[in-house]
Amino acid sequence: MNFNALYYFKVMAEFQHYTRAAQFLCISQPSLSRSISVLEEELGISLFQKDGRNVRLTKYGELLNSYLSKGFHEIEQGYNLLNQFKKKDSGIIDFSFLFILGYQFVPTLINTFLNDSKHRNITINFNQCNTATSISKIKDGSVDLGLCTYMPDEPEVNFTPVLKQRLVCITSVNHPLSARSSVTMEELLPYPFISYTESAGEIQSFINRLFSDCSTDPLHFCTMAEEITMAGLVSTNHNNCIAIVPDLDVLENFSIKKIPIDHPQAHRNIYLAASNIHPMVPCVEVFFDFILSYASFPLEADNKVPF
Amino acid sequence: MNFNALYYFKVMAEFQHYTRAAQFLCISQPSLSRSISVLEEELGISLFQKDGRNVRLTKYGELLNSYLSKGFHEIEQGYNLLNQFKKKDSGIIDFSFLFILGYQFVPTLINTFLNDSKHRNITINFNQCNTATSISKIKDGSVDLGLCTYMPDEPEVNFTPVLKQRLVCITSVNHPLSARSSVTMEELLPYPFISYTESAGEIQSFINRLFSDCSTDPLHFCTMAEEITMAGLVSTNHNNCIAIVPDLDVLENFSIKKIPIDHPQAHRNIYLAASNIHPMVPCVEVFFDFILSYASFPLEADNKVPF
DNA sequence: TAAAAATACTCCATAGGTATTTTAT
DNA sequence: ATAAAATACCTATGGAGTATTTTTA
Repeated sequence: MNFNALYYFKVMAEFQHYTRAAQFLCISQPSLSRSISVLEEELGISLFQKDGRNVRLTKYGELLNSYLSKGFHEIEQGYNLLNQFKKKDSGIIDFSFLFILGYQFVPTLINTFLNDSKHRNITINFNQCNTATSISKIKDGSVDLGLCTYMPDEPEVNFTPVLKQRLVCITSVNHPLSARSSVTMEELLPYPFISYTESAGEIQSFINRLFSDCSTDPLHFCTMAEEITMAGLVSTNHNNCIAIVPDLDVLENFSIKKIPIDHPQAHRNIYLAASNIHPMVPCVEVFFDFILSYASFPLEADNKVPF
Repeated sequence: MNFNALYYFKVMAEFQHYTRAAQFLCISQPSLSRSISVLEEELGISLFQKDGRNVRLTKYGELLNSYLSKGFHEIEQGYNLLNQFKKKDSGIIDFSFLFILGYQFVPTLINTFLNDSKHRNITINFNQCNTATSISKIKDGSVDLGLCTYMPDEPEVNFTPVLKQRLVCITSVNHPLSARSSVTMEELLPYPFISYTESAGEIQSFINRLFSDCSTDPLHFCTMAEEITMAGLVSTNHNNCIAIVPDLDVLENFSIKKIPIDHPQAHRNIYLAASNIHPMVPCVEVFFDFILSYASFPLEADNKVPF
């Protein structure tokens, strides 16, 4: 079964004219004529019959073409779709990012990107997940780019810093610490502490490290998956509970206080992660560059090596 | 765009294993490996990625395959359908026959043919029409075999006699002629005569020829397309009307008399018509032979040359 | 006589082969 | 040590070419 010959037949079935079909296929008329007659011999059935000095489909040709035209249409669609990835201005991007970036950073980023008419044929698939998941999807190729924190010992993944997040302590407006302009980690120890759940990723172990120089461990109170719920609970001032979270604009909507933390490591970097193994298709490269220029990360000199 | 390479990819996408896919395709592993990598270069995108010492689809490969598997399935269906025509025991037969044969001859013929388990994969399409239509469909290839009368000057059509039909005069049981054991054409002249409409084909001109030696023309009364309606009208004895029709078993169901006609040409032959140009596919040949053996036509010695 | 398809023939690009190397278990 | 894929290189087939003939309006 020669699929190229079947395709020639399909085109020939549309033209019902060897000379014009051959022109369309960029081959000579005798080549097409041969190709079809070889196919006819192979099938043991005649697909075209003479009609005057022209030619037209036999009923067997009609029958065959009813299948081939559908089949080849499907195949050509798939082929053209893949070809779209060659161009910078079309394709599909699989993009992952931390839950926390879904409040504001990513929506604004995407909106800016897609509003550019150059990018109107680019589709972005979203994947909100923690760093570990991002990294594993980047490694298996199912995600092209991810916004996440750093993970050591991942030689297959390339991390480029794009964003710096200050960590702040949040308290109720009625909390004993609410009037403070800053607090040390030691000062937080007396208050019940809301931690991140395991699914939130590595942020909790990062916060724990901030407590490592303190005299005791903080009072574990409960675990929560994300900042909005934490802020809700903190705002009730239940047990004078507190939490440490990245400094987000969305927190302004709650009746809570954000207190800066007096610790040199009370901030974390967000990285744009990509595979070192799978080469980027052009539209992913465009998006990669766009994110970098959009974020234009202000790195401190002493913070260039990821933590 | 090389469709054979795309087919190799589709098979490879199913196996996700070069050695086994190559085995299935009856080519060597390096040939398949090359073929895929040429396709990847052409698309500028990687379709498989290493997974241990094996290989698996990338998301781009998955995307492509989702189209190709559907497309090639369709194409293979069409190809296999056409291949069925190679075998004697499968295929599609386009069959035409005179309206009059639809009362009994054709239903019994078809029933006998299709009840044979050898023929259970053969499909027959039916086409009830007059001789002229049959012939033109046989010439353009849209009908394989037709049961019809003879048409002169049709070198592209081959006629084989299969059936002899006696023509009889039908009258009401109360008709003046009803007691007669036979009648001459001359004796029919006084009675209003029901003719066939033009769409019924050449039978009317055949009947007219039977009147050609008479002293006058018959009394034209009305025209009708087929025998059942004629028998219905005749049975009412309206105006003592009569008709000449082929001698059919189905006429027994009416309260009419069938009177033999005393004329040497008061019968006609039915032929099996086929194209001299378009070769028959095997299952049509089988059906052709079946019809001939089923009918086993008893030709009179003096009637071998078609009229 | 002109337009179309079919046939005859020639040729070379490439599909496919074998042998071997690389990679990973 | 073994299973799998990739690479290197060679060979032969068949796809595609040109020239020509046949068919038919």
